[in-house]
Amino acid sequence: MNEFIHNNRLYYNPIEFAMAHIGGTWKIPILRCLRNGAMRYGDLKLAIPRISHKMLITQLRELEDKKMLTRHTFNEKPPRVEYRLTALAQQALPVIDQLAEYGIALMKEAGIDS
Amino acid sequence: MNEFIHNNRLYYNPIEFAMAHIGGTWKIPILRCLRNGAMRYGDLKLAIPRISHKMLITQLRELEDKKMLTRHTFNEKPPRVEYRLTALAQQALPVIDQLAEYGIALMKEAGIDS
DNA sequence: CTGAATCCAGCTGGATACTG
DNA sequence: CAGTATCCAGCTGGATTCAG
Repeated sequence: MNEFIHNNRLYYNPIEFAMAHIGGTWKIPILRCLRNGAMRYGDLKLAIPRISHKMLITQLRELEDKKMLTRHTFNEKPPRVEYRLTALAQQALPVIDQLAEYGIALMKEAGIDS
Repeated sequence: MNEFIHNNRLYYNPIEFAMAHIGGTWKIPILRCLRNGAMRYGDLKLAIPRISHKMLITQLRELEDKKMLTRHTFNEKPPRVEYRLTALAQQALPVIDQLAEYGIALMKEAGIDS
């Protein structure tokens, strides 16, 4: 029973805490897009197929709140905003890569060509 | 755009496919319980705090459907059923362990004592 | 271009009751 | 002991509209 409460939410184990940071449909695609440097909202929107405007905005906010990325606004017209991974998020990349490897192994096992 | 369809569901990437196998609140706790050998329904129920009857049953079914565990029934009275990890599920254990490590690192960063 | 707010349909999971 | 079925409240996320 190593559960704990953080920011008014109950977690049953450390993995749940990790998944609050990188889980869900969209956080990993966003983090992977940013692995090679900063990107703007519009470019992320183009780079991630199927994501809706609302989900991209809300997921970016959540990642920012969790200190997974920083947000830099430029005082230009039209507005320009760039997002960049923090060190905390960079630590997640190897874990994400291992998850991807396992996913590919499962797909092979299921007879899906990747 | 490497999305694909499997069993009538759309996946955007291999990680989503992996998370269909080990994701959600309860699949990882179940898999970890079984890492040292077979267990019965009742013992799993006792070993996993907070899980409801319905969730344990449905998650066990899903894991069985995805070939993550095998189900052995004994013709006894009262009934006895044992669940055991498949090789496919055992391959997930290192990935799960790495996720747990990252979760603990995040907790430390957030000032939570584990 | 980037972001906030609202409405709403569909899924998730808890509580409960019932079965062999 | 193990499993099924039903009801229902709450959350998730898409579509849409408005704004600096």
